[in-house]
Amino acid sequence: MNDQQYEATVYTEGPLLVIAGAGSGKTRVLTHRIAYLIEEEGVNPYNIMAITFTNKAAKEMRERVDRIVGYGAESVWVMTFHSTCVRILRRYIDRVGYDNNFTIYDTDDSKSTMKAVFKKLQIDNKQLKEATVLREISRAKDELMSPDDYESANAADFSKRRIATCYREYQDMLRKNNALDFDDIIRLTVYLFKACPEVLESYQDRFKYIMVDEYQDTNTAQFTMVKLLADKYKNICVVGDDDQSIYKFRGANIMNILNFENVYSGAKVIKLEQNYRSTQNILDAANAVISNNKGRKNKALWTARKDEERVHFRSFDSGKEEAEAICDEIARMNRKGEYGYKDVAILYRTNAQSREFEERFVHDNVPYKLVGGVNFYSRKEIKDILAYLKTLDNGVDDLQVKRIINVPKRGIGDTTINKIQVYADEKDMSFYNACLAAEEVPGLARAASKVKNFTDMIETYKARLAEHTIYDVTKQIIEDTGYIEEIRGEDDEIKAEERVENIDELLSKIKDYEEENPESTLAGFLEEVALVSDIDSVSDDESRVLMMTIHSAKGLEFPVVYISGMEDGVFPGYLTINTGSDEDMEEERRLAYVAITRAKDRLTLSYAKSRMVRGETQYNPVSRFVKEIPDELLDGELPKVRNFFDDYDEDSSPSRFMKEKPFGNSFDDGFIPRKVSFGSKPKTTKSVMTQQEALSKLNAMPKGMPSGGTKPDYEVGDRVRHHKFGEGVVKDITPGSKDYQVTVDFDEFGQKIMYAAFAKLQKV
DNA sequence: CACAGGTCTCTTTTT
DNA sequence: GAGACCTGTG
Repeated sequence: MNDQQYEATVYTEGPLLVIAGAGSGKTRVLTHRIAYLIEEEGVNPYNIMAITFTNKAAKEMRERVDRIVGYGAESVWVMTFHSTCVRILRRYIDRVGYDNNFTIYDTDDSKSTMKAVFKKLQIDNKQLKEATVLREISRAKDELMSPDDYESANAADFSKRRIATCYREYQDMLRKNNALDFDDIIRLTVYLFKACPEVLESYQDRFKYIMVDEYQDTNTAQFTMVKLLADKYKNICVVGDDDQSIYKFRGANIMNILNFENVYSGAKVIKLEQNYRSTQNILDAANAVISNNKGRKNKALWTARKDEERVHFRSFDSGKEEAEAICDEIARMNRKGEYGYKDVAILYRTNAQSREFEERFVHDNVPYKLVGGVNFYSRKEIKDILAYLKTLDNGVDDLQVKRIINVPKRGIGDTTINKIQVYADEKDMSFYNACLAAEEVPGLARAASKVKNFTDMIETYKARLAEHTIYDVTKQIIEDTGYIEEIRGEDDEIKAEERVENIDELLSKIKDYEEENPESTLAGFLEEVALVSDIDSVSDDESRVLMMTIHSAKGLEFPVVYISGMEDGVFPGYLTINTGSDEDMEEERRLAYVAITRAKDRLTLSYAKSRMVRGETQYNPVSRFVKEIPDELLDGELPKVRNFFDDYDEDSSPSRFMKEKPFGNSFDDGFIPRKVSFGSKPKTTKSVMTQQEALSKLNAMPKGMPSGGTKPDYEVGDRVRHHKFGEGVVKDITPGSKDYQVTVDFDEFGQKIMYAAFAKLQKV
């Protein structure tokens, strides 16, 4: 252990902030700290709590603590934020108006609920999107705002007032269904602590020593929860790295770590700056990229690992070739015995990028595992079966009942469901209870007996559950309902088999759960299932290449890392480039930093000139993050490309290319050309240019060209007018390779980045 | 009520 | 390109 690690381990009393750079051994510090508390300071393990974000991190820490602490390790709480809060709520949530056997909604369930809200409030989902409202509600919950808080904070904004109404209705429905969404889990814990001081105090007294991992990713609700818990003894140790904060979109507030010393006066700060993971070149590259961000905690990572190998940069003509080449190279390394499959990870910005890799790997028979994407538990067939189980467990959850009442098909259609719902609303009962009374529902006619058959079935299973295992009952449900036959009937064979396999996997997960937990209950199983993520199940002893998003890769390390799709428009994403703020771009850069620092020995950045995105071909320049890495750290050449603007001459008539506008994108409005679509649909104007020509025009700007162009006659802060976007304020002017890049915040269209020569902005 | 076929929207990132 | 959503027909 180095000096700083040791210091952080033994500094046990009072608030402590450990700024732990990537690969600096923070888990080591946390686990040893727990051991030190128990063994050297005689702290009761029962009084110690360690909170992480993912189950995987919790599991890893748990194992390491178990290994180094002789006695009592099992009574230390090592859990995720969510499971910690669920455990507390299971015990006390009845004090704030819910039932203790609440169910947990995933994003899918939330979306269905919101759909029902829209229907009830008669909101046209063309005007307002469910996803938008849910995102807004989620942010509000992260900030601990109730519907009332949200409404009064946005009283002046018409559309936000509508969102407030949705929020209120959504929350009502959740409560009626006795359900919590992910954000409620944290938010209601805080609420409970505030509403019931005696509950809070009992936990304060229990958790005298609190440790929080990945502190930079906490949102306001999580921050508050931890703060409340630690308020009595203030023995709180948080570990994090502001440069690795990548969850702002989920409400994470980087200020929680940047302001720690202000919130906890007298806090001790220790920095871990020695990196034990990567080679010097990889680290230098990471440092070079991240140094472009402002407002960081000062920190300089160093390593004792000297190495000659540079960071590799490779460019390809298409995403397909990129996948081929990387797959071939991995197979070659494996053949030569340089690196095995399990040493390699492929990282990308968005899940959609995994497809080409997956196809190639299947084709070449290279073993791989895809992490993330569609979560196992969100697959349709799994959700269906789980909906049966949830109905058995918590009969008041309308959503689950409606999901399965006609799956597999039993001839109960929308009309019937609506009639039952109307009846339920009138009598103020749950949907399932209305089903039980189907004979009384007016206008059902023949459908009533079908509904009766359904409820009889559910009641039978409920009864069976008392004497049989969950596994047996689930198996029974699958057989009785003919679910497998249904799948085989409606899908093509390959898809159907996949789904049948998924169901088998679910069954074996149930079996595992029952074997591991002697006290197993259906509720317990459902809870476990609700809080797992894909990354949790990744083990490192299988021989396969891992493919995942950079977000999923946080906290992991691999000898060999490929970061694919290093293109402006992919990474950083086009949304960030076009409409994002500076902070958004900084978050993307932190993401690049996280990605680079996953690599121990060998790092390859790859670029594809063209790429299929959402069914259309894009041509993007090399990612700015690649350009931020000094040449001497890189090998491989940046692609030989010409500047798009080279041929543009203001005097002569615009080139053929500009005039024809064959691709439906107008370049003359001043935007940085971002993508060109050669879509399959025939366009009215026939293209007079080959793809090759277009390519050479559209490629990225070469690195390090002298800046030129005439300086615009407006400055930052001036108001300007654009022929299309109207008026706005100039936010930023940066000299580019040939022209000035101007950022303007338009009154009506928001922030845009454009080239001065094209934008023809007029000072007003 | 079920199903086939067409249209529209979408993408960052996830506990 | 996929999945959700809509619409018309039997």
